[in-house]
Amino acid sequence: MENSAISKIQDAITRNSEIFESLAQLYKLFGDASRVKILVALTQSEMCVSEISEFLSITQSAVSHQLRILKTSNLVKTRREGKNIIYSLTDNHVRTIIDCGMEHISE
Amino acid sequence: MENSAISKIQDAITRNSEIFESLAQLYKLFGDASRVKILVALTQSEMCVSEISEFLSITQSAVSHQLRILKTSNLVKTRREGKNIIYSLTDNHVRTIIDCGMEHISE
DNA sequence: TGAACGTATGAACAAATGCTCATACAAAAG
DNA sequence: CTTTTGTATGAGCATTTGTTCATACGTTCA
Repeated sequence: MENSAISKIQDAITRNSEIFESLAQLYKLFGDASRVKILVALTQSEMCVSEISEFLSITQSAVSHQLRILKTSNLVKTRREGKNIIYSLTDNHVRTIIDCGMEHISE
Repeated sequence: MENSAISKIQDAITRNSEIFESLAQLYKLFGDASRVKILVALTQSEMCVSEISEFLSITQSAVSHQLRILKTSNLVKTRREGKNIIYSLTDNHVRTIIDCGMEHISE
């Protein structure tokens, strides 16, 4: 058997299984058009919910649901400003990840 | 109204809607633990189907189904070698994207 | 205090997803 | 040829996902 190289890879993946589950979980957040658009928008400027639902063709409710997912996953954070809740990115990772994907898209 | 900056962002996102749909579609591929593990494995070495199903705790059939998705999306390519079909990454983008996500995971 | 506005939340539902099972296909070995 | 081995494929199913609708919550303004 000369497949020892492969079985080492298999072992490494099995051992670090949880890491890859997290990785998949992270990418799943970027795996929806609405959420990607929200995140891209937030790379340009912080925004409140109603501003976001203006350019997505979904209801304010749907936007709120998505924002909650993004907030739970710590990709965005909020602050209140009067009646509005302002959403913004928690850090620059989002920007980096999006750029990374964009490079693949543009062949 | 001083929201002209925001409405420019909104416009840009609406105009490039299809791009972000593609982007989401790409990330969706990384949004499943089985597929991520497959892709990570393939960053280390090309492999045949049975080798992959060894370390994933899913059936050979499930692996084949996932590989077909990855192949249709041009993330992996195949070649035949006797009875085996050898899968490998089509290019280095996969590696880059995974690395990018890993950086986020490790805070 | 009460009405209005912006946002959040739960229920319900349709669509998408990932798996298994059974089976078909293709190359190799006998 | 027949059998075996490795892989692909379609059907069926349970789970997850993203949305809408109805409604509740919290802040502001009259």
